[in-house]
Amino acid sequence: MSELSPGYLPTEVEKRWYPFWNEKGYFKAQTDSTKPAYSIVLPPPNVTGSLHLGHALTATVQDILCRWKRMSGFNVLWLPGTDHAGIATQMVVERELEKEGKKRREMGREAFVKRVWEWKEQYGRRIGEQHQVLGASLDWSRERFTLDPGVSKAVVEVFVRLHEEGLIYRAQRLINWDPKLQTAVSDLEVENEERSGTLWHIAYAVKGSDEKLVVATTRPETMLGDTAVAVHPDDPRFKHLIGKKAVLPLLGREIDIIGDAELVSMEFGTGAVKVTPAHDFNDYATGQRHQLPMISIFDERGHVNAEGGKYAGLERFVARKKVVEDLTAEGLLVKEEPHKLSIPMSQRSGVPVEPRLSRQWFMKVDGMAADALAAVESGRTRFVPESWTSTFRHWMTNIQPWCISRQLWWGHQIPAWYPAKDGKPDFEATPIVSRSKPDGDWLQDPDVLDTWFSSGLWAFSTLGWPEQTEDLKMFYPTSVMETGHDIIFFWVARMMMLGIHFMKDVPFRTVFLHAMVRDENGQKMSKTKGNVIDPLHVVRGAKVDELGAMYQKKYKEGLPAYGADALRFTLAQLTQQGREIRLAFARIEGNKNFCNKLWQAARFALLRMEGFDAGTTSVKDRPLSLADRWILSRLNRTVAQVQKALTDFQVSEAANAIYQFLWREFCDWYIELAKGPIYGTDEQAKETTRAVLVFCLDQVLRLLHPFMPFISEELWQRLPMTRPTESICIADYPVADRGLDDPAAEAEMKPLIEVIEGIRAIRGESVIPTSVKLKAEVQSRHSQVRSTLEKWRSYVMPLAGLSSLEVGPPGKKPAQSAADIRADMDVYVPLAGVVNLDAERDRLKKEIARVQGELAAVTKKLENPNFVQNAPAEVVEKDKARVGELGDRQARLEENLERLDPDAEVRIAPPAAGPVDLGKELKEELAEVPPPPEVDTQVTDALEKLREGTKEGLSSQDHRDLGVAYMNMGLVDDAVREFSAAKDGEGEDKAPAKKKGVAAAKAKAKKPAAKVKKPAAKTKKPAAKAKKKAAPAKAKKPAAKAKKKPAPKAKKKPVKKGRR
RNA sequence: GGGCGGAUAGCUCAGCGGUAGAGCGUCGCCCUUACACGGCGAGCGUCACAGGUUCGAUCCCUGUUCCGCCCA
Repeated sequence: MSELSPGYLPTEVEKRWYPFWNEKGYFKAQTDSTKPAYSIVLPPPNVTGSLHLGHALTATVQDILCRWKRMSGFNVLWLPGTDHAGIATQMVVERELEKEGKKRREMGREAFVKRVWEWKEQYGRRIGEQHQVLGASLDWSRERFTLDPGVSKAVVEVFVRLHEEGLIYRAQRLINWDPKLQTAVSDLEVENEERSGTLWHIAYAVKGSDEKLVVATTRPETMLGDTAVAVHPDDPRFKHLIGKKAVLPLLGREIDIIGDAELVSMEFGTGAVKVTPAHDFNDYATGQRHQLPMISIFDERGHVNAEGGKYAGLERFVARKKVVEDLTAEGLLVKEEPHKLSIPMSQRSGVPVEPRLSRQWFMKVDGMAADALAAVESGRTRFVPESWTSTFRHWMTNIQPWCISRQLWWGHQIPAWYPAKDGKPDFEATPIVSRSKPDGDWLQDPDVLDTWFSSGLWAFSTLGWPEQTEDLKMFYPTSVMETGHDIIFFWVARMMMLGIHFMKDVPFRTVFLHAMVRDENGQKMSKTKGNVIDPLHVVRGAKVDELGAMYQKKYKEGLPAYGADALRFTLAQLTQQGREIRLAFARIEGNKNFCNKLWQAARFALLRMEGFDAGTTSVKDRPLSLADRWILSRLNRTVAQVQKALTDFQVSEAANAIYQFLWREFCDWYIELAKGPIYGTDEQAKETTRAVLVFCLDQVLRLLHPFMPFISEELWQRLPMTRPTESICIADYPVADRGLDDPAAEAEMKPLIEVIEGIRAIRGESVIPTSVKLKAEVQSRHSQVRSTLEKWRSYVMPLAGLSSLEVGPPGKKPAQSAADIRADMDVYVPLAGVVNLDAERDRLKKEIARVQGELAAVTKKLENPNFVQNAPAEVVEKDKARVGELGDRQARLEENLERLDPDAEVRIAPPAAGPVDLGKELKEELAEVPPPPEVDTQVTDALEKLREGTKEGLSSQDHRDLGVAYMNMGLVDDAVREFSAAKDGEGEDKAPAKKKGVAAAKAKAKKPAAKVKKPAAKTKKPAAKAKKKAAPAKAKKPAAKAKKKPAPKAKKKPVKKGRR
């Protein structure tokens, strides 16, 4: 296999693996397996659509579960399929036909359906290809389509049986009618939209009286179909009118005045309500209560029919205008006021739904709903997150008969036959419901079933039902239903009902509902908003003009190829968010970077594996170093975490655990520590380190595989080890191994990490470049800590950037040093001149404040007798120990702060020169004020000393000061040499007394700086900028001067490295 | 009107009885031989508000406000 490319290239990596996996048949479920079964059916996307990010999320989450289970020894079936999506598909094809100037009705049913099939063949494959790009490990050999013969057979079977059981029936009811698509739709396909409208007050004459009854309505045109006026039976204003007749304006028809407490609210409007039973659901119920006539006034297109008298033929909204005009003309319009109302809109066509009396097929679902609910209540099916249970319960207890017939051509035609009359079906006759056409002259119901009818059978129809297939036996009930919460009623509830009814068992053990994917502003993704994201664009990149309109401005360069792995990982991480997932490209980019990090880590390891093969020797049998034991323990912890998270459907937590381990522990610490042995000469240590690197990578790649299938396979294939399987897909998923848990190693690593972090913090605060090696001294009263540090100084020195490390018990504090005070140790960095003492003081003060705050809180708690009495003993003990620890720490911090008192410190503080040692305020001041002339004193002092030194030999302190001077000239190598020379010659007293003169000068330089602080702060930005330019110029001058003499001398002295 | 979510760092979100975390962004330094798609460091929060329970509340309870969704 070729070498890893220097950078991670998702497109290169991803293109190779899917075909390999697929050809090997890894995703194919077995029917003769003894492994436990695990099955998921993919929610079938619309066959003529294309995947959006919601689908990508579904595919990702399910793939994670399936790959995880497959690697964990399950016989996994993840079954793909597509849905015929009746209305949606029919609309799309009709629109296409329109472009050719053709109309569905003119073509005829047969030709049209043929055309839709052609369309399906043309576009149906797209869904599958997209899933493959995402890496979905679906069993393509079992792919289904809702109009397949097998699935269709199940549909007919269910319809016939439910009809036999009296649960499916045909009836004339008020239903939701879409006048644009001219079909019935179900309650669920209607969305109520809040709109501003008008409330019209219309006067109805009371027959045989001068009285007028004023009704209020938002739909005046429906008065044409009024068959009553209702008032509240207790309303003193109107109750005397009950039983009388009203005269319908415009049409002159006489209608009843009725009393109805349910329909009428005395407070609303005028207190009188017109009743139009054929065009309003509340009025329909009222009509039934009072046996009112029901007059339909609209045809299937929503135009007024003959019942509307002179308004016949007008479209409903045109009719409204005309009615209002006429009422106005007749003086019957009493009032017109703005009114907020909710309008039922057809989800599909977007036009207001018209309630319409119509003969349709219905399914009685209350019994099935009760069973489904019972299954959830008893825990046979469980919702994740659990909160959906109550939503489900609410729906199931308020469920209405389901209108299942649609006046469409694309779908499962209803298996009901009517007697033919003159070659036409007689719809008035009672139909025969049958699995096949009855003998004789019968014509099939032209209507088709709601698409969700066939989807509702998906969990078992796809497994071969009504045949008792092996698949059905093995994989029903399915393990998990994973889908968006928006279709909990449409789909999940119906599958539950039908599954239980026909299979006598729930269709799935767990319903895992995910949030809706929104754009980065929380907006719903829609074509009209132009914020739809095509997953393929994310994976493969896109040119700017391919993007949705909303993104074109922001992403002028288009999108880079982020890769499927990065997209999947991002989606996995976002699953934890409430009911909405905001997907920002920045997040995906971050995960692409994570892929690169993994890539680089693998590259580091693999480039240093020449001639190495991990073979089958267990890492546990190798002579492990502390770092080895530590990373293996951390890895093992991560494995346990991931396993637990996945078991609990905490997909995002699992992803984050891997992320943290790989980046923050493996890369940040282990690889850095591994460099010692890897670049060293100890062959056994090298061998062990290589083995541990390979082991960790092997395990982490396996952990990661369900989330990032491509990159994990690519890298896994290259590991120098004996692979148990030919693909990571079927390798064992890691399980926690107690033998790798190593609390001792973790405890031992702790002080090492603390020391390194402490020194790094000092370095960062004082802005000392990494190239400058520091000396450090650690004092600890714990011999354990001391011996650990001594033993593993090879870890600390390179990672902290040290030239030397001294470890000892608490004792004399090194002079002129920065300190990092920890619970178990004090870390000193005694490099006067390098460390910025101003910053150091700030740091200590901040830390003291923090410690004091915590100490105060804990002390207060302990002073409370109730706490000591009532809180668990261990909590109290912990706090008591904490007080001691914090007090001690505070004292040590304060001590250090004192030692850094400005007056003491100025004795050794370098002059205000050079970029590395300026106090903040001083920097700001210098940006505005020209550098003081005495900047060179240090250099001249140092040179002076050098001259003396050539006669008498340099003292340790001299070397040190010289080092400081070099440092400030930017001559790092020279400085390092001097510091180590100082170190070598240590032991003599370095009382700073003789330097009093310099100190006095320095004190002057410092003081004014403090005064300027305030004004400088105001102009912080410009000052900071100016500093960058000014500082090097200042630093260069003395450096250039100084170089003449000391530089040649430096060459003569051999450069001494640190002790090791 | 009923129900369900949510309100935690500049942003997006974890945490859910012992005074808070991540990613991204910000700031400073650094091209240290896996990685600038990077390293090191820093800063950042009256955990919406008001009560209550508790020794102790970001976490539990009640109410309020605001935001979102679902059902009428």
